Amino acid sequence: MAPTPPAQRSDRSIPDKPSVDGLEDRWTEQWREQDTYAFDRSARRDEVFAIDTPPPTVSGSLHVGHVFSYTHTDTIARFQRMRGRAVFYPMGWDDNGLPTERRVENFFGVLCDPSLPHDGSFEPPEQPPKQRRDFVPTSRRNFIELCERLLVVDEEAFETLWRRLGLSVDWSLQYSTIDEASRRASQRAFLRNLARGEAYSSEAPSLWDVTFQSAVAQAELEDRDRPGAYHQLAFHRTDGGGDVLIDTTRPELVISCVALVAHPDDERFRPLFGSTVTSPVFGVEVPVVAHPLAEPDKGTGIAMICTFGDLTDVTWWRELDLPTRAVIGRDGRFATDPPDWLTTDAARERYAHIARKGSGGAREQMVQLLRDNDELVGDVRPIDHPVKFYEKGDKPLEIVTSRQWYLRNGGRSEELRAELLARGEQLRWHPDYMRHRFDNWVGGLNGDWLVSRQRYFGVPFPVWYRLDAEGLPDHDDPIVASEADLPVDPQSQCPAGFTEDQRGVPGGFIGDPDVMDTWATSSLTPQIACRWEDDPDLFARVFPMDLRPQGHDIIRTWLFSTVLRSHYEHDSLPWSNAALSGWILDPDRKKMSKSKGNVVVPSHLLDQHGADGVRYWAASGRPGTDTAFDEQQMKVGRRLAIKLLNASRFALSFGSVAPDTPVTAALDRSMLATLARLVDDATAAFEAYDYARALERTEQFFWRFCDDYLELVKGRAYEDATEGRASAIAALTQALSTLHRLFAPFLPFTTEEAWSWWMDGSVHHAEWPTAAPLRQLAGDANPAALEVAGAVLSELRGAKSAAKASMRAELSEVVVTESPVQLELLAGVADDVIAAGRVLELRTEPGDSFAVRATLAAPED
RNA sequence: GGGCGCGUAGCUCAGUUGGUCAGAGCACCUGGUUUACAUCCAGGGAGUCGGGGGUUCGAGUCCCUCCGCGCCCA
Repeated sequence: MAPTPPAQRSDRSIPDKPSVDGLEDRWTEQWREQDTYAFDRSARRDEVFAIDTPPPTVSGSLHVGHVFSYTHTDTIARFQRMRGRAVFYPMGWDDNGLPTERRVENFFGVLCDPSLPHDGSFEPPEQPPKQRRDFVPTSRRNFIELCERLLVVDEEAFETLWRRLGLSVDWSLQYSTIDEASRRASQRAFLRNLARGEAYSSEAPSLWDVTFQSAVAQAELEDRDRPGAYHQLAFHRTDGGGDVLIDTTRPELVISCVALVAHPDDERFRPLFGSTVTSPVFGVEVPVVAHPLAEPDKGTGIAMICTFGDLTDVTWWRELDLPTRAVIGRDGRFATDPPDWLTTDAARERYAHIARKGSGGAREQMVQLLRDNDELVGDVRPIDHPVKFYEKGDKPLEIVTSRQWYLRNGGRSEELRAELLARGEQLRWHPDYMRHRFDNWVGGLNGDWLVSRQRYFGVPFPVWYRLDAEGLPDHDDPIVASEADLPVDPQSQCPAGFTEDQRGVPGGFIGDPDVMDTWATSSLTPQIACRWEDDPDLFARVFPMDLRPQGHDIIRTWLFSTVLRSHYEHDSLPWSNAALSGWILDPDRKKMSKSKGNVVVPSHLLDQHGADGVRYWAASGRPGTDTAFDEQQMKVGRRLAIKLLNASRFALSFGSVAPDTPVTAALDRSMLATLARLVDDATAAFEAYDYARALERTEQFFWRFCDDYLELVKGRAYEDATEGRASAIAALTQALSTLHRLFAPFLPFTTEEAWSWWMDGSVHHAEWPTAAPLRQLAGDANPAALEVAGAVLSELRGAKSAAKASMRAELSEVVVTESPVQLELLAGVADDVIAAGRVLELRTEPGDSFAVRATLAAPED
C-alpha cells in the first residue's frame, strides 16, 4: 500500500458552508470501513515503521496526558505512512497488576485464591456483595477470565476515544498484558533467562512493603522526607574501657544489632576495631568493625549494624560476613518469641515489651527500656531524613529475608552494566539529552532486578519444586514447564510426571506461589506486539522496532527493562528510537495526575474543540517538554482548521487548469519557492521527530499564505481566461495540495475533508510532499518577491486602518522607498500589489530603508 | 550532594552554526461586514531576552559565576 501521488478528481464537490463539526464521526467511520490504517503484512522490514505503543492502564481512565503524548506518536506515524512506510501501529492494554486486581474484585465481587482449582462453570455473583469479606473466592485462571471479560467493556470505551482523537492505529493488532500470548511470552522469556543463568532465585534480604505484603524492586522505590529523631545509645566496652555512644533513628533495632562500624581511617575508633561491646538493654556482645561506607561526620561517627535496618546494613552484612539477626516479620511486626541470641532471662523478659509490636510501638517501648536502664544519653533530637517507600505504598519499607526471583540487570556486574550503557549509546533519543537519565540509572544500579511479587494476580513463574521426605521444597533444582505448554499456572496445573494428588505432600511437589513484577511483562511489549515465536513471519518484518514513545518518568523502569530483555533475548536493541514526551501541567504548573485529582477528562475537550483542535494543542508541545494545559491553544487549533477549510474552498473556487499549466507570474513562482523551503523544513523536522517544529513552520507559512498571497492573487484569479489567471490557479493548486498534506499528520479530519472535495483517495495515503517539483515550477524565482509584496500590502492596510477606512478603500497614490534590489523584485509583482491594495498610482523611489507613503483617494459619495 | 532541563512582552512559547533576533500566538486597545472566512479581517502599544562578569568589531545566542524553578538520582 504505497502512498499515491495526488490525483485530482474529475468532479469537485465543495460545500457552500464548510464546517469542522461532525468531521470526526464521518471520517472515523470511513477509515474503519476502508481499513485505512491497516498494516501491510507483506512489507519487508526496511519498508516498515514499527511503533511500540505504550499500553495504557485499562482499569484507569484516559486523561488529557494520554491525549497529549499519543497525539505526538500519531503525527510521527502519519508522516511515516505518507513517506511510504508500512506503519505497524498496534495498541496494547495494560491490565496486569494491582490496579486491575482491585477493579475486577470490586466490579464482580470476587477474590483471587490461587490455591483453588479452575472451575469451568464459575460465574461471579449476580449482585456483587458490598463487603469485601463477602467476596467470592475464585481461582487464578477464573480471575484472569473475569479480567478479560471486563476488559472487553473497558477497551471499547478506550478504542472509541482513541478513534475520535484520530489515532491511526491498526486496531486488528491488539494485545493485553495479561492475555494468553502475553503470559506465554513472559514465561517463555523467563525460562530462557533461567536456562542461560540470567535469572536466579535466592533467599536474601529484600525491601518489603508490609501493606502490600510483597517484595519491591529498586526501580519502584522513592525517597520521602519523614520526621525522625536521633537517639544516642550507650554500648559498653567489654574490656572495661567505658561506653561507646552511637546515634540512631531506629533504637528499636538494637535487638538486631550485629556489630558497630566506623570508617577504617577514623582515628577516634581505630583502637576499638577488633574489640567487642555489649548492646544496651539486651547485653548482646557484638564486634566493632571497620568499613569505608561508615560516615565519620554522621552522628557520633560510629554506627550500629542491624540486620536489617536499611540497605547499607545489607551491604555491611554481606561484605563483612556478619550473622543474621532478623526479628521483623513479613507483617512488619517483631517476632512473638524472643530470639535465641538473647541468653539471659532479663534480656528475654525485656524483649517481651517489644514482641508483636510494629516498629512505631516497639520504638516507644525501647526508648522506655533504654531510659529505665540509663542507656539513653541526653534528649532525642528530631530531624527530617529521607526514608525509603514503595512508590505506591504509605508505610516505610522494611527489609525482610525471603526467597525471591532475580533477573541480572547489571546491578552486580560491571561488565553487564557496560553492555547496557552501550545499548543506550546505540539508541537514538528524542530529545537527545534524555539519554542521561538512562546512563544515570544504569550507573546507579546496586542490585539485581527483583522480579517476584507475593501477589496472586499476574503472570505466575512457570516452575514447581520437588518436596523431600520432610515436605520441604528443593529450591535449587526447580522443575520447569515445557515451552510447548505455556502459559501454565503451577498452582492449578501439575508438572509432567506428577499427579495432582502429589501436590503439597512429602515426596511430591508444590508450585511456585509468586507472580512476576508487572514490568517483567511490560518489558516484553516489543516481543508481545510483534508476536515473538507465535508468528515468526510477522516478527521478522517488524522487530527490532523503530520507535518507543513513552514518558520520561519511566526511563528507569519501562525503557531500561525493555532494553535489558531484548539485549538478553535478541542481542539487540528493541527499537532504534525512543521519543520521550513531557507531562501536562495544570494552570498551577503542577503535574496532572489522578492522585492529585486535577486531571481533565478528554471527551468533553473533544466535544468542545474538536479532535483537530485538541491535536493542534498537543502537537504544539515540543518533544520532552512539559506543557501547560491550555484550552486557549485548542481554540486556536480549531480556528486553524476552520481557516484551512475556508481557504481551501476559496482556492478551489477559481476552477481548475490542465495539470501541466506553467506557473508564469513572478508572485506565484516566488510563493512556490517559499513553499519548497517549507517542505524541506517540515520534512527535516519530522525526520528528527520534531513534529512541533514541523507544525509551527507549516502554520506560519499558512497564515502568511492566507493574509498576503491569497489577497495578492485573487484579483488575477478572478480574471477571465488570461495567462495570469492560469498561472494563479496552477500555483494555488500546488500550494493547496502541498498544504493539505503537510497538515495531514496534525489535522487528520480537516485535511481529509478538504482533500475529499477535489482529490482521489485518502490524504493519509498520499505521498508526503517533496520540494523538487515545486522548485521546478518556481524556476529561479526569489522567495523575497512575495515578502516584498506582502510587506508593501501590509503597509497599505496599515494606512487604511490608521485612516479608519475600509480595506476596500482606494489609494490614489502610493510611493514605496526601498533599495534598488528590492524595488526590482517589487516591479515583478507590482500589478498584484496594485490590485490587492486598490492603488490608482504606484511609484517607487530608491532609498536606504523601506518606507511606504500612501494617500487615500477621496471617498465617493 | 550528583545529573539533566528551564528562566525572552501580562500569559504560552519560537528564536539551527554569534551579525535586520528583539519575534509569534493568546490577552488587551482601536478600527473594518455588498463577491473565502464575524467560528472573521486589519492595525496598535507593550520586553535592561533571570542578575553579574568575560570572549568578540558585534552575544538571548559562546565561556565563567550567582539567583530562581522543575525533574531524575543519591
